Amino acid sequence: MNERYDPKTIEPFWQSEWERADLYRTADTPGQPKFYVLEMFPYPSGNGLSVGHLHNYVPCDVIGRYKRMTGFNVLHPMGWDAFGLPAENEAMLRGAHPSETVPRYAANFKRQLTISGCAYDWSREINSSSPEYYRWTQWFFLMLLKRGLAYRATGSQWWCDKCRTILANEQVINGCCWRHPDNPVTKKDLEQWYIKITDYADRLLEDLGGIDWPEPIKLMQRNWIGRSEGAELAFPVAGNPGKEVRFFTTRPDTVFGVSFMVLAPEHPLVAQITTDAQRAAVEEYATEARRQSEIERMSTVKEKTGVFTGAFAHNVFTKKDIPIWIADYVLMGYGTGAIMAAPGEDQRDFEFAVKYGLEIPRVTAAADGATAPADRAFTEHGVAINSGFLDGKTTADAIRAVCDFAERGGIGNPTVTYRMRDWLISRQRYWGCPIPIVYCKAECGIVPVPEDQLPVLLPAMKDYQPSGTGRSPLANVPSFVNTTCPRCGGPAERETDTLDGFACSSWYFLRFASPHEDRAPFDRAAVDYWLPVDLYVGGAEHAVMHLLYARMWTKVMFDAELISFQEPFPKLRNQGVVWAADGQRMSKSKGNVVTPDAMIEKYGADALRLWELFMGPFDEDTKWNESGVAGTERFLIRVWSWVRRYVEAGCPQGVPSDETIHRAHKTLGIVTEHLEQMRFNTGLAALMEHLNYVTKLEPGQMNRFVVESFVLMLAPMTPYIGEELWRALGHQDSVHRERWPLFDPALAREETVTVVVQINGKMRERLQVAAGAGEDEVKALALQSEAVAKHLGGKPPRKFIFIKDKMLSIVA
RNA sequence: GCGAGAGUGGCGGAAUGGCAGACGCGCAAGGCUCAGGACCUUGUGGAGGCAACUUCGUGGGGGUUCAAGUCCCCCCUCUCGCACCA
Repeated sequence: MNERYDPKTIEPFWQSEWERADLYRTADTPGQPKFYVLEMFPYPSGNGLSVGHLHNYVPCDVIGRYKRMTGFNVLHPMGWDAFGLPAENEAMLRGAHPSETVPRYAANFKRQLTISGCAYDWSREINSSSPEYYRWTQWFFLMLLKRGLAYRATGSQWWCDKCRTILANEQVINGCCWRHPDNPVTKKDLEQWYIKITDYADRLLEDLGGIDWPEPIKLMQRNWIGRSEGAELAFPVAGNPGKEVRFFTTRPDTVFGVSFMVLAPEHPLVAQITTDAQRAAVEEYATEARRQSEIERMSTVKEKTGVFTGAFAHNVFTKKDIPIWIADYVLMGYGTGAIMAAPGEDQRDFEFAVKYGLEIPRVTAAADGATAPADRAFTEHGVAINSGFLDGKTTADAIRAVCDFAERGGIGNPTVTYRMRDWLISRQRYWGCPIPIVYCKAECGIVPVPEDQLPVLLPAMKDYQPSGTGRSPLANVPSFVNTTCPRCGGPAERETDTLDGFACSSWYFLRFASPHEDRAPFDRAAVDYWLPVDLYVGGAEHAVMHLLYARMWTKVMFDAELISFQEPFPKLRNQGVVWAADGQRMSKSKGNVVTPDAMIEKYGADALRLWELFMGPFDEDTKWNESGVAGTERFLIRVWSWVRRYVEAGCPQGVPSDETIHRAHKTLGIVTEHLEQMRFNTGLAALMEHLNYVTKLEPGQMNRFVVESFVLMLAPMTPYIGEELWRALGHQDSVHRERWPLFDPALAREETVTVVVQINGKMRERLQVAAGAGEDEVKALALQSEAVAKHLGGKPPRKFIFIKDKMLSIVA
């Protein structure tokens, strides 16, 4: 055994040993308990991995290795989210082609993960841009289509003029593109493919209750889905028979207070009802509203604007004709794109009414009789007033009464509305999974490509830049576009849009169970064995994108009886963000990126791994500090010389003191518990504390258990030095195939404890007593203490509070 | 604006309502060295004291309790999410 700890020699050595032994290959072994740990698969970037990325991969690797040592068959795979905007945008930026950059960047990621000591089963590596993979993404799209969950529609949708494609609602963040956070999106009309995720809204909402996810993520999904109960009602347009304004409201009880109506500027009814006198003003307003980006529209939130259409609706409850306005605070995409305005009970309607001098009836009073303030709407529930047959009813009762009345009179019915929209899945981009659809020029219309003709291959294309016209670059490849109709054999054209990259990531976690299956997306038995994912780890930024889509696809697969579970990720954790030392996000342009390569070169992978674990709680943000790596390296140097002393002494089976055995077991208990809870920083602190103790011992005061349990505990965190020390201790087999040390709770138990004596709430004395000592015994000891006597100052104790093994509190 | 999370030494961070600051970084002193970003020992929240010790101290202000970083109320700051959702 070398005198010096030298990661530069042991790390490459063990890396090649592991590869030679194929140590990390995972086999399906039915009957053995399994553990599937998965990180959200990354898109391979040319910037490579930073030490920030490892803050996710290293802890998951530790968990995988630890679980393996505790008897689980562990699946810990890695793959590449290679199709889609991030990969393609980066290739464009570098003037390269994604088909060339993706494999190159992926190989670099793989290299970095490998030297970092991560134990992936690379025989299961997948790449979502490979035909063997995207063939099945296409297969899933056809399944959705078959089940009525994919449809084509024209609509006004978010457009990023830098990505030159339409985006889904989930991919618009603060009014900007998710890939270009400074670029406001605008609206564009295109015919697009949608996935009916709204059909699954209720199940996506309900099943959140049964999964172990961070609460903020669940909340974001709940808010995103945005379930609202209410009623859809209709008022006829006055003097325009057959026309009506349909609207959604959560407060049907306020119908008697409806003094005007508002349509979204894009509402189709606007053109039909606007009077000639108002037409010019209405069209000008609608044009302006369309022109504005989401950001501009948001910046005018304070001031509501609108224009009168000149038309009136008939409020069937008050029997009054009320004016119909248009305003951009009413959104075409929500409900029916029209509202009844009850300014007395809705603050937005109130502000609008004040601005334009519209009537503000008051139809709800506070339940306790208090008068509502006159300068704003009364938005709370209460009791109906000035409301005909509703007078005196509570809000809840009045809602029911109006719904009943509406249903009987054919005016409308109770309904539920969601904020979530269907998932727009078409992208006018090259680097994505081709949509397996053909448009027949004769009579067949939209025709799915038959399954046995999959995959529809993405054609090689040198000049793949998006055009910005709203058509995919694939439209410029005649050999791709022109085809024959699979149904009638006549001339046909292929769909030229590609699928959103999030389609690929909506099922990849299943592919890892049987990555080479070529007759189906996955082997049923393998999926039944491995899935669902036992621990899923990734950033919080995917809360309402990937995590929502993947849950929906899983439920569809369940409904199609392809799988037997409804939630893909029963346990999810979000790793914290590692900020650069300057407090900013690590980025190449800021020049503050720290790479694992540099840290490994300087301190070794094991020291880097330890610092990733030790720098703070796994799920909290922290700042990078390189001197911490020097600290964990120092720790490993101390471990090295401690074990070396024992080995040089011939690994004696010495006679450890009771204290030493007790501490070894206590540490084992803490480390085990903290690894289970993913509290790596505190688990490691316990190990450091233990090292501070054992380094003071002579070899003869130790035995194999004391030394080997330490090495075994360390091994999942620092696989290289773990392996080297294990070998030095005389073992031939890999430490990573060993069993976790056996914990004896009896030996971990404390025999003496410190009981603190407080007088009037202040700590005055510490007493060493046998664990479990009773109140009388401790009280007697305390009263003998000089310090206690001094602080009592002769006053008689009035009260004692005794907490066993902890404290005695005296009130004097 | 609404919702969620957070605020503890010079720094990262520990603390089932029960000794605040574990563990580590940094710093200081000493040792060992030809030398060292090596290693070993000791110290390290503020104020007071040679010292044992005393006292103050977990963003600010109140409260509950024998006991509050932890629970309750009000306020401030930061981060994230949603952003007129009828």
